[in-house]
Amino acid sequence: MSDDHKKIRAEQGLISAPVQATINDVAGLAGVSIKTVSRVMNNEPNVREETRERVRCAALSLNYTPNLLARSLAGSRSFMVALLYDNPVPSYIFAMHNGVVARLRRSGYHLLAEPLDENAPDLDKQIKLLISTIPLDGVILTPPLCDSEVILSALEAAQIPYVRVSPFVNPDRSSRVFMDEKSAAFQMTSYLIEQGHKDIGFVHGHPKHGGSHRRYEGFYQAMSDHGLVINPDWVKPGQFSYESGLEAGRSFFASATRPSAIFASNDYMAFGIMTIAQQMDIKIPDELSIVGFDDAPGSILIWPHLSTIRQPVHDIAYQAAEILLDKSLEKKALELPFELIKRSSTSPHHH
Amino acid sequence: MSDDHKKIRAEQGLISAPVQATINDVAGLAGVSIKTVSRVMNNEPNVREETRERVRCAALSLNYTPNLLARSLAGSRSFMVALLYDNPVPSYIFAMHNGVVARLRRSGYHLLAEPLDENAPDLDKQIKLLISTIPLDGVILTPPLCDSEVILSALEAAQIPYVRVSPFVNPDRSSRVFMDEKSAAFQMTSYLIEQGHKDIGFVHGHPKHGGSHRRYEGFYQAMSDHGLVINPDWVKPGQFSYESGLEAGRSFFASATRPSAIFASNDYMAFGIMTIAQQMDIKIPDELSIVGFDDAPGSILIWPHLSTIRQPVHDIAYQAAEILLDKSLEKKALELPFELIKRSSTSPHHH
DNA sequence: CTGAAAGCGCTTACAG
DNA sequence: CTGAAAGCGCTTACAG
Repeated sequence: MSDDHKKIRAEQGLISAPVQATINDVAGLAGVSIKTVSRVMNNEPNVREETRERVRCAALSLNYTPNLLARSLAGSRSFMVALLYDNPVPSYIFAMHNGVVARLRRSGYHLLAEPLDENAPDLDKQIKLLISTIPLDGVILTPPLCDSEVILSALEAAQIPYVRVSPFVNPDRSSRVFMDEKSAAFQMTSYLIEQGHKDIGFVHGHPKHGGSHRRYEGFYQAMSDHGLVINPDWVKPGQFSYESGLEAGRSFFASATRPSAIFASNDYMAFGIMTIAQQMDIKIPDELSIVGFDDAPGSILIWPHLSTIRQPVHDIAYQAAEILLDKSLEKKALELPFELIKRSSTSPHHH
Repeated sequence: MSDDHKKIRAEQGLISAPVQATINDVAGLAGVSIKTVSRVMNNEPNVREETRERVRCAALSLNYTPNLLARSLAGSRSFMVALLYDNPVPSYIFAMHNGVVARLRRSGYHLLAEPLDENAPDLDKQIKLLISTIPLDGVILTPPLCDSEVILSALEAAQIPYVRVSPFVNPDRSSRVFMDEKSAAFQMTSYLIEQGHKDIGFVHGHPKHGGSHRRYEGFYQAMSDHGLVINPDWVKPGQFSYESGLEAGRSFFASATRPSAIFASNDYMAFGIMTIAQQMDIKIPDELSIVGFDDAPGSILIWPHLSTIRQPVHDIAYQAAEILLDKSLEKKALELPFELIKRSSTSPHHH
């Protein structure tokens, strides 16, 4: 704090709050200009080592940390990144936060948590307000917001760098981090087929999530590659929610015939189907194999444990932040590996 | 942007990025001083209605939004609040984020997500760095960080307002939002007793979480109020994790005798116990009733569905933010109601 | 290698 | 009811 303020405080006999030291305090103590302090704090060249050391000492003894807001206002970086999300799966969002923060923190950046409602009529206004209020250094977008034209064009108009996680629409429009969901679904389906299943049902995910489509593609491909026919009656709509899984389950089991295996586009829907199966006394996996996608925490709670695909969410988030901090202008596309996890909800089918 | 900059851009023929309008632009367009614009934007009194309207028009037509960083630097508020957490339950953290943001947004505040490791040796440095880097307007602390002396004293030294969620140590040290966990545990235990259970086991939560102790207190109270004896062999340690539930389960079922009901201090541990019970072919609820605490998403996935206590996490988070924005200096203690949820993991005990 | 000056976009404290 | 001046704590652009 300035000398004047110190004096005033002393005169008034106020309990001295431990006011933050500023660049002026450090400069004064080290006997240099604030520009030199700035150079040292930013690890810029052209400072004599002795001077550098003196400034470092002064900063340390005053417990000085540059004020992020002042740096932002004067400089070209805000050290703030926002994570935009509208995803109902807590474990996914949790891992996204942790992964992004893990990378940002290493570079002194901070993360703004910005949950949004994709269907809000004023989404456009909301995103523009955010952008114009805080000069963000970057934005990370998760499905389904990563495919929101309103958001993408607002970010581009404001020239804010952004990285998309698992985008579906126009993937090369921006840098992105993703895993091969189609291939994952292909492998999962192939696994079921190898187990002797031919009559395999499928439950779609939320139509606004790109993953829904990629997963169906993988399923479709595996079925045709193996010369198997997809029964349209066994392909159900879904919303990625537990409730839509319940509904799909009821629909599946209302018919006289049913598939010997079901591929649900995510775990929550698989849980719903399993609940209905249990109610109707359909034994899993003996009478019905079932698989999901995501490896949600519940997949080892439910019985039998759910075979599923594990997404490396934490890594995906970390890498998305990495790309954002790169500052290189070229667009990047980083693919991360998935993992097929075989548990007890699947078993060989005997004809 | 300033006229000079506009000119330069025009001269160079640059593609004009939609640079943010500033207070100067609005003042110029409206024909008033920037101070008047400031008054209007902050809804301060002493502006003629006509002037006010003129400024509003100008701001609207320029798409002007005050720069948060500049407001922070010049003023006394940063419009930034941080949520500090080190809690492994994704659904809890997810709901905390959503609840806090829901309230903050109404007042134009933003939320920094700051996951921390309570056991980090440099937790002290981390928190001090955060505090000195960004002048936070407030902090919200969740268990177990809400009981971290290192964090609390750092916040107090920096005179940063904070609200604690469900604190255990020295609850009146700050404003807080909580539910009556003891009473919830009391009611849950009483419910089991009413069902005819007398031999009731208990699994402690993580010792660093205050909730663990309060929940045991409620259990203890209910047992003694009903003249029932607590068998020390049936009180197991736990860590709030699924794994510690598995361990508790193994320990319970290794003995010749076991309780007819078990109260696990949270759902994840209950899930672990249920897994072991299933493996050992112990029928729930016929041979063993079990209850948890939290109403985690898995509690309706597992079979049978888990009877548990629902915490109003979203509301708690919302109210914590509300108190933070209040700015009144008095400490507040807000209690929110819980809900006892009876599902199929419990049944009457017949002697 | 170092510094003086100007400025980032606002609010504060004061004057009229 | 309104505004001119100073300043928040830094960085930028420039000079030496």
